[in-house]
This record gives sequence, C-alpha cells and structure tokens, in this order.
Amino acid sequence: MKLEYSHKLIIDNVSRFIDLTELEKQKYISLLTEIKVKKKAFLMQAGDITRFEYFITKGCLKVYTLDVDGAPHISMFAVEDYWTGDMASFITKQPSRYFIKAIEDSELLGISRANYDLLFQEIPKFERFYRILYQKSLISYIRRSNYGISLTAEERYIEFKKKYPHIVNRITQKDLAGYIGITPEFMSKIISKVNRM
Amino acid sequence: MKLEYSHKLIIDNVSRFIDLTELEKQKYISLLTEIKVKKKAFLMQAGDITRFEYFITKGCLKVYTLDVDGAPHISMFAVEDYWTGDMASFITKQPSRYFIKAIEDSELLGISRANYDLLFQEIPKFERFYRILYQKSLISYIRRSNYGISLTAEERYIEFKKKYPHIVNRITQKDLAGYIGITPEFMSKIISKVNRM
DNA sequence: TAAAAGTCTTAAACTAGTTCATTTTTTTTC
DNA sequence: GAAAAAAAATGAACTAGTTTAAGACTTTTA
Repeated sequence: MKLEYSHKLIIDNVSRFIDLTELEKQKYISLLTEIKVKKKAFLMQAGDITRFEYFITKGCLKVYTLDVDGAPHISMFAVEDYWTGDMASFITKQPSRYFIKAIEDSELLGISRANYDLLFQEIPKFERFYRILYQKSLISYIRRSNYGISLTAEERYIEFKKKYPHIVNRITQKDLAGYIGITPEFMSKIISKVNRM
Repeated sequence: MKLEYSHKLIIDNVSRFIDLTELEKQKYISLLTEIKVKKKAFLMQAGDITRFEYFITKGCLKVYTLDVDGAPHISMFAVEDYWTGDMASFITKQPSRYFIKAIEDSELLGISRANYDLLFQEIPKFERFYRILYQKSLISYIRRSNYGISLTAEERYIEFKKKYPHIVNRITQKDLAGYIGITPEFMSKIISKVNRM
C-alpha cells in the first residue's frame, strides 16, 4: 500500500510503539480527519469544547492561555511529528481554557472523541500505544513542572535552546517570553546577555 | 475472596478504570511487593535506579530533588491511595535524581519493573488501566507545569490549600515552601498574610 | 512599495521574592 | 520530662524580574 506523506508520518509515529497490520493501518487512517490552518488562524479558542486531538504533519502552532490581565502563557509549541490539543477538554467534554493558533501555515490529522473511543474497541493495541505515549509525555511534564519554580529565567532559556533547537528559530522572541514565563523586555535582555557570553 | 485492607485499597483503585475477574485480582496481587518505611527513612535516593512503582496504602511521603545549592525542590506529597515513584528512572533504568522520604510511618505496595512488564502480557487490560491513569496524571501535570511561571507564590499557596486540604495539615511549612518553590521565610510571611485576610 | 502594525532594544523606577541573622515556639529524643 | 534539634516568625538589606515609556527595526498588508 502506497501512503501519502502525512499518513506515512503518523503511521511511522504510531509504529514506534506498536506493530500494525496493513488492514489496521487502513482502518486507523479511516478514523482520521485532515485539517489545514493558515498562519494566524485559530485551530481552537478558549470556551470551545475540544473536538479533536491533533497530530501535526506540517507547520508550527502555539498552545496558550490568557491570564486575568490578558497576558499570554504559552504551554507548548507544536511542530511536525508532535501531538497536541487540550486533553482535559477532549476527555471531560468541558470548555477549554486554551487557544491554539498557527504560527505558520499548518496541516494536521485530527482524531475525534468518538473515533478515539472507537479506536480502542476496533484495535485494542492502541491502548498500548497511548499508554506509552502518555507515559513519555508524563516524564517530560513531570520534569517541566519543576522548571518554573527551580530554575531562573536565564536557565530556562538555555534549557529551551538545548532541548528544542529546531523550534527556537521558528518563533518570535515575544512568544518565547510567553513560554519561558517572563516579559518580552526581560527576554530581550537575557538573549543579548547569553549571546555576549 | 476476603482481601486484606491494603489489597482491597489497590484493587478498588484499579477497578475505577477496568473490571477484573477474581482470578485476575489474585494474579495482580501476586505481582506486588509489600513495603514498610519508617518516618524519616528513605524509600529511594538520588543515584538509585528505581526498582518499583509504588501505591501508598498508609502514611505520607515527599518526593524531591536537591538543586545545585543543595536546596530541596519537592515535586509531590504522596498519601493513601496515591501512586508515586520516579517513572523516568523506572522506565529508562537510568539513575534517579529524586529522593523519596517518609514524612510519617508508611506502608506501600510496589510493582517491580519485571512484574510491570509481565502484567501487560498476563492481563492486557492493564494497558488500558495505565493508559487512563497516565492520561489523568498528564492532565494535572500539564496544568501544574504552568503554575510556576503564571501564578505568584501566594496564588500557588491558595491553590494548594484548595486542591489538597487533606495534605496541607500533615506537612511542615518548610516542606510546603519546597513544593511552592519559595524560601521557608517567605512561606511564613505568605501564610500569616493569607490568614489575616 | 509605502504605510501600518508588530517586534525588538534600552533604560529608569518599581515589586516579589531572597538572604542572612536573631529570637521564639514546637517537636523529637533519650 | 529535660535537653537537643528542628521549625517558625520577624526584620533589614539585597536581586531577579516587572512596568512604563520611547525610539529603531522588521514584517505584513493594501
């Protein structure tokens, strides 16, 4: 079976943790929805009940909330081969507090809540896939949940550059500040300081 | 089948997400190890390769790292009916950066890495249990990973009291400071301020 | 391709949280 | 139940990061 690029990408991603037969691959792909979103457009907004979990096949997006003062707090940048969405809203069917906005023209594959549930009935192996995917995400979020309180802003910036070299030059300094958790002004100071070192 | 208290607790916990037959329950329990740890004793220390994932049946423990200056950063307090451990070390078999120390005399059920792997072969339903358990943990860690950078220390303290009323009076102010990410001195100030309000 | 909008830089005054030092209170230990 | 150890409170001097404001540079849009 010849797969188109985006389908090959997601099958390769899934195949890191579980083996699928040709029939299962086709079944899985049939449960996905193709989505395109132009630069600056929203994939979802706060107040929405999230209908999909997303896999990015092309582009770059930011996931963020607005605090009481209207300042954005970016929780992740999602690029090719990443999974994103708002799992809390997707699972609980409660309105989301997150915005997801495209930083570049982007293409995604979405799985709806109904198809996500169906997937486990049709191909129980996916319980294992998601068990391992969530386990790996959990390991990185557990680590990250301490960053904000145990590292200085400068240390967090250096960590980000080391961990995400493929992302750092696709985003603005302002958005990076929103991720690191500081003002754009202080971000500017840190970057010029670190570059001088 | 009459279960002893600690086994009943863990079976009830697992049964929130999956249904087990009597035979499966017995099989599962046979894979667990009972562990007791006295107040102030370590369940594990940085440098160890974590042998178990733990379920607490009695007591209270703190999970923490030491930063370069030797200051403790507490990542969780674990009480009855909680799961804890260092998943990164457990999965990758690399040395841990965490300490787990009992705050009260505690009793736990541990599953070894070998039995964890075996469990999925013997009772594949557990892929689903862990998929859902990790999914729920992930939802709360995703939320928490933004707390450090988007809330003030006072707001984090108020959140903690609201979310963990059953824990707040079992731990010292000093340990709470280590969790909130501030000095014990500033914690003291915040608490007296919040109580005055 | 010009104007508009957004991003980046710099600097001075400010605030949340730290550090260090001392005293009081509570808990642990023998 | 006394002595020792640990935790909590308080205060003064300090630092990381914010706020506000203004000008320079880049990107977007018509």
